[in-house]
Amino acid sequence: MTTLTDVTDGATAKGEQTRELILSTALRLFREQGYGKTTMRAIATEAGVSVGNAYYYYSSKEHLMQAYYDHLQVLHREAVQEILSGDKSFTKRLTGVLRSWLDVSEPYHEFAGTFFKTAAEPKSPLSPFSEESRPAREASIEIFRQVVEGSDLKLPADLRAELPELLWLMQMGIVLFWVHDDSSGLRRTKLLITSTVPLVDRLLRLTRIPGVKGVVNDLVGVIRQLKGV
Amino acid sequence: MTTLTDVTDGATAKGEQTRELILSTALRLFREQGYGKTTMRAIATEAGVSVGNAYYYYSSKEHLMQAYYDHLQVLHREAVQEILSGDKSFTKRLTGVLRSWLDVSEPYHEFAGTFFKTAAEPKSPLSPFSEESRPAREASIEIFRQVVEGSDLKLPADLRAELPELLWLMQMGIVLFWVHDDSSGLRRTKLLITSTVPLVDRLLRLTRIPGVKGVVNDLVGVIRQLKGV
DNA sequence: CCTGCTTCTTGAACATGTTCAAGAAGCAGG
DNA sequence: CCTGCTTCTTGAACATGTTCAAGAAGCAGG
Repeated sequence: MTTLTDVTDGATAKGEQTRELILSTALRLFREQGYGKTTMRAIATEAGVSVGNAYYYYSSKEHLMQAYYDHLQVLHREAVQEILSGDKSFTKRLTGVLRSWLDVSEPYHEFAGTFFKTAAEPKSPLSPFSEESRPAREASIEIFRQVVEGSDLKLPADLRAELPELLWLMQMGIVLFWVHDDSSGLRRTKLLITSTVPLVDRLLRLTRIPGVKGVVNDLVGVIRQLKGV
Repeated sequence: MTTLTDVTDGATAKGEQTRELILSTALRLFREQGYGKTTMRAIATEAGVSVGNAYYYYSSKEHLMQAYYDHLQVLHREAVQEILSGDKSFTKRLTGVLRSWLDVSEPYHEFAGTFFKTAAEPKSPLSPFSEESRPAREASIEIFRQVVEGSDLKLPADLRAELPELLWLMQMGIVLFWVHDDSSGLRRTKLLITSTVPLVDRLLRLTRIPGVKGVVNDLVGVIRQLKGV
């Protein structure tokens, strides 16, 4: 897959065009009729190529979804720039980033369930924890790093260093909630964000209290240990 | 499915026998070769029935997994009785319950990934949050209620009321970690449990500190609100 | 033991993701 | 413009979950 993305060697301009065509057709059909109801045959027919050809570029139906996920990442990163260069308030920055993820992903809400499904399998390259999705994951964590760094938040250095990753985990939790949320206008997920973010902010500021500090230090220790082992 | 479980009307003794035969054969094959590599044809052949017959009792391959999940729940509940009637220490009770879940599930570790996969899809009846798995979920939460109630933990009443559900969520998190854990002897998951439980205990005891109390109250409020909306 | 109704069982047929051998198209070196 | 190599494309064939019409087996009421 990676070599095919290198435009320099191998891939023809024509080839790249076919690849794009297949992907955009697939994404459109996913959006229109959902992942489950979109067959590989339908994608191929609609794109005017053969099934085998689709498999030449994307080694499975899931990989077409992987591509969608990457697509979303890019959109999110763009959508978030304005917020990150604006306010200094930690809660506003975090809320903004989480909300804009929601906005970007909204058109895909229904079929995101299926994405999550395949993503949850550990061996799957689509898993958010897998080696293959490392780039996307790190790009995501990078956003949260910016959230923290550009903010007015005062924190002990070691907690501050782990925080972006923890916020990314928090987002994973919100995504999980979102996937299951069928309230109108995603009311419940929005409520989750608006009520959780200030709490996180307050919890983080609690770390100044001596009694709390010890526990937080240990927590950071546990995280580091688990990452190391 | 529910009606078929009612032995009173409908189902024959013979029928029940076939049902059991299919399930036990399926579970054995899942364990021996994993979920993905076990075909419905193989299950049917091995059990000495036709494919169609397997579908008469279990409406999909996933439902065979659902049955496995129920099976695990029962085992866990049994395994946990001794611990719950013994020690009063909260950390010991919680550690014991989590560890015994690990023991019970160990033989299924490899194929549990696939279970998680199908379970993560929101519409799936296998989802831990679905209506269909409510009985299993509540049975699980009930275990954590016993963990809390029989323990020496002193907590504000409202937090204490929400705690079993929160501990269940914590277990879901551990399960997610476990599914991705390929360290030898599940070293990492065990480490996660032994290091997280005391932290949880300390965090909970922190709720006596005035500054912390307010945040916790709000947290409980958020949880209640989300459950209600 | 007949009759009619329910429960159970069968295996072929279907749907759909995936593979593969064959060849077409593109292109660089001569 | 040939030759040989790489890239691309095809569609039939395969694997496997699932459905379905047909009928067999069981059983209660007469």
